[in-house]
Amino acid sequence: MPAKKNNYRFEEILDKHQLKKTDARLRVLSMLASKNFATSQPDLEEVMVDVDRGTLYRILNAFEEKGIIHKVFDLNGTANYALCNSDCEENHHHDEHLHFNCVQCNNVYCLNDLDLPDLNLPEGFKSLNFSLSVTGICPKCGKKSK
Amino acid sequence: MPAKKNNYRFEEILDKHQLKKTDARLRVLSMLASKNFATSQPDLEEVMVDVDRGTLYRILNAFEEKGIIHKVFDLNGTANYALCNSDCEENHHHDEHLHFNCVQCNNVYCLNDLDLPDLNLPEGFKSLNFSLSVTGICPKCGKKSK
DNA sequence: TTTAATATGCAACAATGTAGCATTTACTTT
DNA sequence: AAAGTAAATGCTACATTGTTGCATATTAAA
Ligand SMILES: [Mn+2]
Ligand SMILES: [Mn+2]
Ligand SMILES: [Zn+2]
Ligand SMILES: [Zn+2]
Repeated sequence: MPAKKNNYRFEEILDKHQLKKTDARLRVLSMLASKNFATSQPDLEEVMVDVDRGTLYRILNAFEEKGIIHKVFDLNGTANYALCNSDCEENHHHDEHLHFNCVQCNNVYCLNDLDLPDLNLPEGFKSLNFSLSVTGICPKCGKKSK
Repeated sequence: MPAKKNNYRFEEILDKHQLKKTDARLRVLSMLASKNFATSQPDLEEVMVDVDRGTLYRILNAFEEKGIIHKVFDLNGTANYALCNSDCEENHHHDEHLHFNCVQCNNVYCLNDLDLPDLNLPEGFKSLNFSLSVTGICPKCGKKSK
């Protein structure tokens, strides 16, 4: 199953970063874009069975370096991937948003539009970046259990 | 090299949780207590070469379940372990403190005594727990690079 | 259509983590 | 102190995750 057409947006992204437009890459992009939560590495691998595992890792690593996607580890230490917002650059991410990890479905949601409070660290610690992850019950699972 | 004597404190911990006082367990406890930052699984494994890897994992998992230690994943997704504060219980941790992950030495510091700001999540998300991890330069590495 | 740079597939490997089962050890009971 | 029992360990085998070298195939430019 080749990547569906009508993916100008994803082709542009690849173009911009001087990555060749291959089927596997377009499929990764459209898969990540299709959900409002991050996609785990095992899920990606399951869907992309026809692509070599090593190649999939190379795609993910390349995308991450270019600032196209970011990786977040869930509760279990499993890697999850999500598209970055527009302001991420090569080797300089700006993904300082909250990650919500549902303990039931295990999904990781990127809550981009949330105001985050300032932190004051102890003397000597210099903050470069931070990641805030909250575990709990997501809206979908909250409804289900009623 | 057997665990050094004079470890009443660690023996008490094992007693309290009905875990037998074995050399390997006492060594894990004293190793974690000896540093002001978490210990990575690879580091533990390196020091405890004479103990079977499977056994080491069982020790760590048992300690975690009992609320003696907690696990935190660093930037690279590597597991790091640190002693819990006294108020953690079996299967009910209270480790809501900030983790500072130095990008240079890679150490993970548990900043227990830090006041953390409240979060207000979007509609529908119910928070059970959270973990805040900041990456940056730790005091030790900050001094070195001057 | 030829070419050159890149991406992929394949195979081999390292690291991390789990589980079954035989043996040993720590602690309790006599 | 000796015997008995539950728990812990060592060993082996295995699954999953991730990386790398190299030959082949593909993309995009000339
Ligand atoms: Mn995110
Ligand atoms: Mn901690
Ligand atoms: Zn959920
Ligand atoms: Zn440091």
